[in-house]
Amino acid sequence: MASNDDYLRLDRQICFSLNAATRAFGGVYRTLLKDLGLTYPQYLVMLALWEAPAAEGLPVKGLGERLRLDSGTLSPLLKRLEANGLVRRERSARDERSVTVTLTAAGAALKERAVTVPQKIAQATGFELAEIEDLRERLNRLTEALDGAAL
Amino acid sequence: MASNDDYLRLDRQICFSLNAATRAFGGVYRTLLKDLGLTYPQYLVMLALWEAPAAEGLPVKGLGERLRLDSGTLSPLLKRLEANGLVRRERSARDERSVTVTLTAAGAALKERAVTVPQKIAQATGFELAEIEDLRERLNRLTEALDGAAL
DNA sequence: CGCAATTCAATTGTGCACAACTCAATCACG
DNA sequence: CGTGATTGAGTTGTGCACAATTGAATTGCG
Repeated sequence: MASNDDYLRLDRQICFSLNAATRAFGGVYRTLLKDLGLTYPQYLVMLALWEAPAAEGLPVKGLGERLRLDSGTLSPLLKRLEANGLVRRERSARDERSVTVTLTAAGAALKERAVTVPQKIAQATGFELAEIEDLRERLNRLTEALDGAAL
Repeated sequence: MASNDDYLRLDRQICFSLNAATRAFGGVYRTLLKDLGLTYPQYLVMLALWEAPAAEGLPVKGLGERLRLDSGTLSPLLKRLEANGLVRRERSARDERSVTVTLTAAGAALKERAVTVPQKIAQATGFELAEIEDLRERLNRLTEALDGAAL
């Protein structure tokens, strides 16, 4: 039977494995995205914008919900993207509290150079697509459980 | 058949799910560890020290290898732990380049209050132990593949 | 032995995560 | 309509991740 000490053992910590995998991914993304001049969180923002109906853009709040990022992370990140000429930030006319983020031509064009990234990532994992899907499903379920956990 | 656009779709990104799960875990750990006055990376360091042969301590390098953390992360983290009275840092007599990290009495005592953390975490996931083990194995395999990926 | 290469910890600088807070715009309710 | 609550973005401060560099100690090789 497992003792308390066993539970504390480093190599049993699921979160440690999760962190390690996240950081390993980080390294691969860093390499792949260096050419595009993006960090991984910046890439996520670009993904969301590339998916959005062109020319309409997304409010900062919408980006935050989609990417699970708050304004403390997004505000400076978006400023850097703007400084690099990939997005524009404008106060919404309808609601002056809201800021709409829109792709510039350069930002939209970058998509062409990004389309190969996911395949390269999938390849680097050494996993079959179905296995990746399965893992993704488990992780999403895990996240949901953790978010809803009563502590 | 999946198109390039499909591959780019946010909800298909395994890494996004991984990040989300990592951050969800972070929130749960933050809550659980607040009482102990530890952050999650600090908790990992303490786990490693609690596991080590008592009174001997571990070199910074050993901690880094075990936890996948480099000196840029560990040095300030260990200073904070030392400032909080949980560890001591001493230059090794045998090799003056090396710094040995040892638990203080307070650091060793903290283990008693930490033993319940892993069970609470396991409970918060809503997963069976076997399922956690399975996920951990997959993640470790993933990390290994990513670390070894030729880009 | 003597010196170049390596090792180890620390530091610097950039970017992200998150909590706590500010401030203005908007909303809701009496 | 007015006022108190809420919302949205931004800022500040702390801590972590990582790249690049420094400097001292050690190792290895001729």
